[in-house]
Amino acid sequence: MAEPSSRRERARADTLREIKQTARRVLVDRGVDGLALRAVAREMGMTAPALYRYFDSREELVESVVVDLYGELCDQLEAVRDDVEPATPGLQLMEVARAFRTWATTHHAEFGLLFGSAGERVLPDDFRDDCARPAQEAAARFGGVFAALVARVYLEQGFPVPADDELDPALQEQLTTWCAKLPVPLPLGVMSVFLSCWIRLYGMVCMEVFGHLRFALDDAGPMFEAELHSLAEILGVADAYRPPSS
Amino acid sequence: MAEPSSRRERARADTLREIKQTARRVLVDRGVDGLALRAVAREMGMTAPALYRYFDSREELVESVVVDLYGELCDQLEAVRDDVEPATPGLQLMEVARAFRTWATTHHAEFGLLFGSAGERVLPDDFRDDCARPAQEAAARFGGVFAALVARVYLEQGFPVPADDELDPALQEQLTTWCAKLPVPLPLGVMSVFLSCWIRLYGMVCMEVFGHLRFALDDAGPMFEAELHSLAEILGVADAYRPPSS
DNA sequence: GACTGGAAGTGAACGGTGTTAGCTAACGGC
DNA sequence: GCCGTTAGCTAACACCGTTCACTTCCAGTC
Repeated sequence: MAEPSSRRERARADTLREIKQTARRVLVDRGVDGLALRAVAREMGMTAPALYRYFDSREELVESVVVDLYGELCDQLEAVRDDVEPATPGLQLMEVARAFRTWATTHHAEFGLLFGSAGERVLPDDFRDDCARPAQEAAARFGGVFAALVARVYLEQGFPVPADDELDPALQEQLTTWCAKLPVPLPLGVMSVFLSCWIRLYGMVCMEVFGHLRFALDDAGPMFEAELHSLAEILGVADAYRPPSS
Repeated sequence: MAEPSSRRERARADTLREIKQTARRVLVDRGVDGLALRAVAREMGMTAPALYRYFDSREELVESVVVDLYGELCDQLEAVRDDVEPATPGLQLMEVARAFRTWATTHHAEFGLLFGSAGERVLPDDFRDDCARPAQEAAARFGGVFAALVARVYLEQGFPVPADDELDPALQEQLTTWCAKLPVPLPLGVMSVFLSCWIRLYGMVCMEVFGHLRFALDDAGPMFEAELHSLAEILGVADAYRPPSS
């Protein structure tokens, strides 16, 4: 963006980067609520009030970490997607879903921050207007990776979707306004199927990471694969399902 | 249990009840991380250290609140279940699922505590052995309400399930050890279908409450109903699906 | 080159937190 | 009536987020 930065501006940018990087490290090895301003400052040889030159509050620092994490996660998923051979959307979807689970299970604290109830301090007044805040934007990009793949599966080979008038009118309306934001026009039914799939994937990973499946399973891997297979069938790409590569 | 309690024991039990009750009130109107020992103590005219006569740590108090909440939620769901007329498991399942969503959306803080990432302080060493801690037990009862209904649907009228040998061997094994704990022997496939349904229900409610559906829907109600309908079809009780009563 | 304005960083402080230690006062069983 | 147990208190420690006043140092200007 603004490349012709002065010495001072470069130093500031560096510090900002270091803060976020340190915050991530603290998050990882001290947990979500060990992510304290003072801890971050201490870790990098500063004092806590100094951080207020860079963030208005702890909340804001955390949010910026969230944004960064979404970014990294998306980069990683897109890289996985682009490495799949052959590059059919069905295969890509399977691998991206697996990569998401792998990231979630190997980044417990980060996953909790992005997808759990933590960091969901809902001040309703601030929230209604603030729907376009950066974290929501980053989350939208993330959802878009999956949505785009499902859309491509539909466009390239199709799968059964409910007709518009089979959907509840209220749902029709909401899906319509959502579809209007998409670059490519799609039947409402495609979005309802996508949402349903996304809910299953999210639910599965969330339950595993938060330990809500331990009452039944001690290793959620096989169940995840079963769900994945089932999703492949729903999307008409069952033939693209292959046992996990590793 | 132990009814012949002395005066002192009764007083103690009363205080304990009051603490948990107050903690719940604080949780509701101050949020998950406003649930502070000192706040609870203040609210009931005590000092924080006094609470240590009743709980070893804040963690333990929170866990006991979690257990209570699971208890209340289960009571409520069971009451809903037993009020359904006619008392067919299909209809009951639909209404219990709706009641669960209603509870979740009207008890944001409590839901976050029970089903989110909060309160998931995972000290792996403590955890492995401690799988039978009370919170896990309470969660199991909760899952049991749904599992029992699905089992009854299967036993009374059946629904399509995968054969044992269609399941991944690792999954077979885990489901086998789980099934062994059930009072009634059931095919493994039933449990895999139950888990899949439970994941969808959990995922749907979780995403709604934590705001992860706002990127697409501003009212998750219709989508919830669509999912519910889909679950009814999977369980062969689509004829039991009725539009929401209210 | 001296001057000046602004930015970065500091230490002290306020009010909050969980938790521990030591004290007091009341209660229950002998 | 004594005496151990118990519930509650105060004081203290170490941590937290946040604010304020202060220094220090750098960039740009006369």
